[in-house]
Amino acid sequence: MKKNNPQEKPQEHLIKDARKLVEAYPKVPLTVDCAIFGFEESQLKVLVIKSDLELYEGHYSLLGDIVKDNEELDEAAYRVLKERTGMDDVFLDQVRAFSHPARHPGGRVITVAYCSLLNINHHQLKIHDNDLNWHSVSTLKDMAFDHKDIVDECYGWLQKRIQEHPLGFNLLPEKFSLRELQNLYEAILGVSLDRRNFRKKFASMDLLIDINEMEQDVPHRPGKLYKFNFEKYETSKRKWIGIDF
Amino acid sequence: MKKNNPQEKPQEHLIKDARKLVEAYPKVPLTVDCAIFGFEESQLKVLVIKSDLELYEGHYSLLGDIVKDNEELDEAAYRVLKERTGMDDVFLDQVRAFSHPARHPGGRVITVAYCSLLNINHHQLKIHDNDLNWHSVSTLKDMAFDHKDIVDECYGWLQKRIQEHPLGFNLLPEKFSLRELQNLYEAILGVSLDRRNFRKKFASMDLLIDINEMEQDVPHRPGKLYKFNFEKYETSKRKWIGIDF
DNA sequence: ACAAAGTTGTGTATTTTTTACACAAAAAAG
DNA sequence: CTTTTTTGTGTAAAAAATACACAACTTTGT
Repeated sequence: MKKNNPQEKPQEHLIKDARKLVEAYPKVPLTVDCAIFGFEESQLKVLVIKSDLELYEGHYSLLGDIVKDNEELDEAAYRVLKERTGMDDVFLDQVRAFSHPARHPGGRVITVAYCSLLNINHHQLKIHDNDLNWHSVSTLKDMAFDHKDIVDECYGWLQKRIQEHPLGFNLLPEKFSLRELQNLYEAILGVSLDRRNFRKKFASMDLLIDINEMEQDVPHRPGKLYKFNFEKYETSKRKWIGIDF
Repeated sequence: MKKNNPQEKPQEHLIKDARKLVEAYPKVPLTVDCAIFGFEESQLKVLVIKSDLELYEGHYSLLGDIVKDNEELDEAAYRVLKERTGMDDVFLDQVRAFSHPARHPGGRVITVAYCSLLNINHHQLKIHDNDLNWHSVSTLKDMAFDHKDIVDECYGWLQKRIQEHPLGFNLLPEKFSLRELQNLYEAILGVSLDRRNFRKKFASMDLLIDINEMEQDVPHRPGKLYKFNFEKYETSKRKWIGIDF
């Protein structure tokens, strides 16, 4: 809250022309890459495409694109997502930037990684365009560029976030059974959880709405279906204070 | 692990010249900005400098710089830190990229925000260069560019991280008392904590080394001094699995 | 020497949360 | 009608979090 006062010596070398300043900055090519996760057959999958670089022939890469002039990073990631999946109402969050100078064989390219979560069955994607397909995360290898690193980072990000935020529901149908929910957590976290304690935990949160419907077409006793109560969650986000490491 | 087999139709339009591809990418100016936090007089502070843009005369900005050709983002942030504080052995972590097209008055500039934590007394910085100084985080306002947003984001990041990782020790002297540690947590989290439970918590973690020294020059009964046992922490990082939101 | 101020160091009882664990009933498939 | 698979449910024990009070120590000022 300092006011300029006459005793302060005026700052020298103040820059008047911001535009000229920025024009002198070095520039780099910038892209976004999306780790788009889906859940199918009790496995976490990620959407990949065959690389179109000869150098990486046969290797998969993530979906990505350059960032356009005057486009926000979030917009660019969203555009990629929409172009490839046709979906627009999808969870998307920035993870981090990757900047190794040799990460792209064509020269310096910085990329910002995004994590996206969607329900595989909600989209009819042009799956066969250019070998676009879902690949199990656990068996991925030999990706183009540093995309394996990016997937690893995004997967770690997801493992952590899913424990603290209700992200997982983005991977499931709107109506789901507790078994499906537990399978999701077990698959993503790579652990097995006690069924009764898992159910008790969600019951105690009181964020699942029992919609009085049952599973259909399952080869065993059907379970109840639930929806996640996003509204209640939004109005009662828990602010937890604790120290634990 | 697919092998090319003769039945697969050969992919068309494979790009041979990656360099040419990248040369055609649009380019943007890229910077890093560091939210460098310190702890002094039981307050969280952040290192700021008077903006050198006339448009922002009198406003503070974070320390930042352009990212050089072939420089990693981490390197660039580290370079900024070292140039301004003379320190090199400092906690630094990427937070996220900011890309609003109008965030810089000189045109489109993307910046990647970093959070750094250091002990204010460990450096003799050229504090008076260009009005470089420590500013209390809680009373910051009217910053240049979107730097207030960046500080807010980094502060939120810090609040969350400090509860799950032993970052706070970077802000304290190597030897510290439990009171100092508690003051730190209270200041950063903005809460008051029960003193006995706080001490019990750290005692149960068994990560503080009692070095059998006492505080000096405090105007009251001196407390014991501790060091944080980074080695033990590294070898026994807790892998917590739980669901809580 | 003494009093005042400020802080240290410590333990227990209560509540809450987490964990471990088993069985009867439902539906589908054959 | 038998087998298979899964659902739905409760309790006891252990662990963690919380609330809370007092005597002793050191410095400072008188």
